[in-house]
Amino acid sequence: MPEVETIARGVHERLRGDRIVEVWFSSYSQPFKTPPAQQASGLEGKTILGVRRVGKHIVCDLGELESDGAGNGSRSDGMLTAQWIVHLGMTGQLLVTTPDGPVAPHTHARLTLASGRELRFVDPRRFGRLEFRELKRDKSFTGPGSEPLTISPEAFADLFRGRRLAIKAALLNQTLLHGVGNIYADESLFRAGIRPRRMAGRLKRAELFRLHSALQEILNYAIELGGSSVSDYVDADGQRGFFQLEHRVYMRTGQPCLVCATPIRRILLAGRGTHFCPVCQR
DNA sequence: CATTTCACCTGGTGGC
DNA sequence: TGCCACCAGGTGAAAT
Repeated sequence: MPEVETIARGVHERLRGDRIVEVWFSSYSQPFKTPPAQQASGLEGKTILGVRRVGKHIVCDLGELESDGAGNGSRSDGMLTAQWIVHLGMTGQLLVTTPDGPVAPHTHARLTLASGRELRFVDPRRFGRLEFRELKRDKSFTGPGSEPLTISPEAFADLFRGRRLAIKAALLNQTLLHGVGNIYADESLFRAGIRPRRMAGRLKRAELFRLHSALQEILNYAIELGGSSVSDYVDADGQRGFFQLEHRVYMRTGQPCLVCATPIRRILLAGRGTHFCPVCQR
């Protein structure tokens, strides 16, 4: 999520007010939640009113530009009529480039803009998804769950009441909280001193409050550092993040715990690699 | 229903 | 060098 937030902010700063002139899509079907022809006809001619993160999704708010040319020099806000929703999956990138720049392998979308630049979607594993919503027909995108950065401690604790699954699995469930991924689930559980396998519904309220604040602190700090660059993550400018330097358990299997020097353990939980300190986390 | 497992993909790494 | 197993920021359909 810090990676998605960083990218959304970058694209917003660069492309707000720009207009989509022409659209190209690859011939693969997986990246398209809405058929590519429908996305293309919907996107072309629209103005980008703003770009923001909702959960792990990037929402581009689109509208028609009413001011034509000369008159009112500043961009009118325009009316919101459609949304382009980007999910980056594991390896997706959204890049703002010049049109002549080399096209990376696995480029699945190229949006030519009135400013002359391009917005490109690159995704080797094709786990990402592109969706187009016409707001006359579809409802505005709100995401599947609660926002981890703004949820109150009480509402956070209530999410887990009665749940008979591991706390880590619950943190990753996007219909409860949207935006928490594998890195930040492991890191927040470490900082809250909670074992990932503990049953969510059996955690004490004090433990859940600790987890709530650990999670918010970590997400905010990671956003400040531009996210974690594990392998190929880069922001809209192609820049890497730095939160990977702050990881205390994630991908540190066998290395000494930074608090107690016990080797970090790795287990499989909910199908995901899970890292924890057997001493610091109970 | 809630919860778990697995398929969907490419690419990098490390063992033999 | 090659071949193979395994692993990776995620999710949704199918199975339990």
